[in-house]
Amino acid sequence: MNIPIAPIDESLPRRERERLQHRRDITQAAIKVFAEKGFFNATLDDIAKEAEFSKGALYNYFASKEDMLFSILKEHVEFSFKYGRELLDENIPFREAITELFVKFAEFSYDAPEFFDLFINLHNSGFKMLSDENRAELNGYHDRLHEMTVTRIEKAKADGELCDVPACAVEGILHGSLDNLLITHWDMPSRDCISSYVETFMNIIFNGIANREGEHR
Amino acid sequence: MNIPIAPIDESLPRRERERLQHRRDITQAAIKVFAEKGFFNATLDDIAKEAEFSKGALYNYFASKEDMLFSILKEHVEFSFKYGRELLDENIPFREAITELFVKFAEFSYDAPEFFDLFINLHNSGFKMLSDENRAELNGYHDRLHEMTVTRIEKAKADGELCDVPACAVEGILHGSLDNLLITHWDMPSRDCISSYVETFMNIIFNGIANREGEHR
Amino acid sequence: MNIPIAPIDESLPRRERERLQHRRDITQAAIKVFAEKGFFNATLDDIAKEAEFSKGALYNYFASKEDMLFSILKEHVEFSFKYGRELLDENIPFREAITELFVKFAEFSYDAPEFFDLFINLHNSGFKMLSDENRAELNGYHDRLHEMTVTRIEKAKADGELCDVPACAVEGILHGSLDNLLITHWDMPSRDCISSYVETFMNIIFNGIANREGEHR
Amino acid sequence: MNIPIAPIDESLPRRERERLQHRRDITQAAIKVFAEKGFFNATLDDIAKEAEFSKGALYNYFASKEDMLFSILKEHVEFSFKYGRELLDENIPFREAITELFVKFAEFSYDAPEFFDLFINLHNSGFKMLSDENRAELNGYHDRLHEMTVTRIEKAKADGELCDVPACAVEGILHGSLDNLLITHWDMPSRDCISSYVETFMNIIFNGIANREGEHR
DNA sequence: TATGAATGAGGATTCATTCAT
DNA sequence: TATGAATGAATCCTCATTCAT
Repeated sequence: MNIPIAPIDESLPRRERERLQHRRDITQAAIKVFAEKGFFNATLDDIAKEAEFSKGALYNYFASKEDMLFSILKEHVEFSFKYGRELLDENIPFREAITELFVKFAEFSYDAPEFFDLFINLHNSGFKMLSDENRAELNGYHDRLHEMTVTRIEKAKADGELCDVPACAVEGILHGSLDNLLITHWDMPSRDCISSYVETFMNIIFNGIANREGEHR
Repeated sequence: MNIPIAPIDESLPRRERERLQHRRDITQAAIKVFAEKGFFNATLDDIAKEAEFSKGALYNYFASKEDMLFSILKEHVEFSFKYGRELLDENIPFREAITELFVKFAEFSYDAPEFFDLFINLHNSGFKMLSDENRAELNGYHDRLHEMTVTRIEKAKADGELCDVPACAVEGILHGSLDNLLITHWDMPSRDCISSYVETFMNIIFNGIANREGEHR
Repeated sequence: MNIPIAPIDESLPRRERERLQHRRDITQAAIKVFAEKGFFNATLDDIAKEAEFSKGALYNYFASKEDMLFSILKEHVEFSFKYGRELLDENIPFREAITELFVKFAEFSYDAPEFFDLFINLHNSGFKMLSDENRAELNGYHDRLHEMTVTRIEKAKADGELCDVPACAVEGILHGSLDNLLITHWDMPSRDCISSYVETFMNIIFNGIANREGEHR
Repeated sequence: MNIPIAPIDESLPRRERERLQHRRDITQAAIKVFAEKGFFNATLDDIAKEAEFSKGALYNYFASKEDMLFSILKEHVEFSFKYGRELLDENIPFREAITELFVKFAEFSYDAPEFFDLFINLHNSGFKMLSDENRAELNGYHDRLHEMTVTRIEKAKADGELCDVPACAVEGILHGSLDNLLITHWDMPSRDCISSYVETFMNIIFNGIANREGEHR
């Protein structure tokens, strides 16, 4: 799962708990199938098979194929947005904030690579399979996060933490690099490398990659 | 068009020339429709309408819907690959090479933003709509370019142009940032800004974004 | 309810009485929903909701959706048939008999307009949603009533009550007019008008609508 | 066909003529199947089979199953409305007008009994299978015809052609009887009887069915 | 008996592809 | 080669019915 899974509340009545569990099972299956085949190539038969439910049962949990995808995306986007906002709001240096953000998301994506492939791909494609309303909702979160990030970068410049660089370019580099990291994991040999790879990335971004010691031949 | 269009050879017989022109018209229409609606949402009816041909006529130029997309993608990929290889092979500093590459692609994408949206999206999604064979062919180009880039980075390190940074991380940053640039254009006010924005980017990457002058408060 | 409801026998054991009451509740809900949406558009979910039972519970009282409709129709048809036969058999003038019949059914339909809409519609459509067996049963009642009516008209002619008119045409006029009355209520302002409207109708049928007094200009 | 079929204009281009003919063929098939099975029980497979086209081909002529039915109904309603209005507007006695109307529609329905069964049934059922918009359109025609008829009856009363009877009751009797005639044909032995049956009907309506000669025993 | 989730057959609709003209 | 109608496989979705609890 993309997001750390909260255990199902044991105090709920059995029916309720089962229902939640089944919904999760279907969600898992849908993520897997969507990631493997893409939204359009994935059929409800595929998902039903993967989830080990009948096709009709899916409709007890989701209103439509689109709703299934939207529910998955929304849960992730909401979580990411909230997480991102909290990090950016905290009173810590910008570098620390984005370091933690990179590490955390890299870990998530390491654990659920299919999901992130799916998500970034869908995001790039402009969520063309969603209804106008649903698309707008997801894009709304994203746009706000973009703005918040740019604002935070400006603040870091004002604080003297960053030199005078265009905020939107910095945002683009960070955003693009993060997407790339989440998709490719930069050929990391193991999950344990995440911190050090992110640290390397931060060094590059903050110190540059030019060789300052000797002269370029 | 994404790629500078070669004029149609005037020395060809009329029939031949017309055929080529029609094929181009259809290609243009297909790019437009695919970009607007996405591959799966686009119908051949849409494309035929846009191209001002009948649906059946499309099959005189392309074997299938997939083939239409593949032709478009392949032309672009071949061009990009060749262009990228030549740049990387030239005996110029790494920074110069990728600067030119960024500028050139940024210009292309500025002129044909829909196409790049489409292309990057399809690439991220793993070309799931293509046949295994076609997908492999496109990915082959991409993989070779990736390798060549990593090799070039290693060379730049050996040359003393770059400090000791992991090549694949550098490649990821460059690749991710380029994708982001091609999609968002970093809110550039005009096409003329491309060079200066790319220069800014290079400064960041090569010198870092840390404020070295004063102290961070 | 379309038909005057017999109170549930209080001497039955509680279980039995409850069961009967539940069945009635469901019947009422089904009539309402079928009338509103039509048989095919009505879902068992709709009916269950209206009846405030679970969907599964309906199957403790009816074998199927069709059975639900059939039970409703049959009860009505049996009652109507019996009522009609008694009226026609009684040794009273034809006019009196059909006057009472019109009044009674007009009153029923005034009290349960939805039901009569439903019933007449289903009848016209030939009960296409019923099984062959069930359809035959309902149509059997109807056909017998038709025959009895024609026979009664012949008798009225023989008795000198009616002039020499084709019985089946008379039956058609009466039948068609009754259906129309039951559906439209002829824009009656209130239920109290039923008797006088029916009397008017009888005057028309028995005396014609031609102006005999003066001359038609 | 319900309505006298206009021959297809021979001066049209072949493609055009074929298209019109095919549309008619499909319409005929649809009427037949809808009449036999009812709208909901009829499947597009049935219609396609009856029309000897593939299922998909139907969609080249009609936007949906509903549209197919609506087109059929609308053509009929428009024709009937126009026809009815012209008759009612003509400066002829009321009796003559409705006599012709009864004869004409009886002839139509004799030639296309299935269609009239279907139509009257659907009308009674309130066109519940149509969209709100389509339903409103059809009901609009019907309501206007109703009003026009009532107005014409009032005029006939004012003219001294009719005695003082409530117009809406007269309308109800005529309407109901016509519906009944169109469905049952009053057991007529042959099409040739239509005129005389209708004449009988008019005698009944205009002169009543009471035996005025002798006394009722 | 009541519940409500699970089932799966059935049907409308879409659309890439074919084909007669 | 251009046209546009015909094809039919593919797929989403509905909903009556069943069933475990």
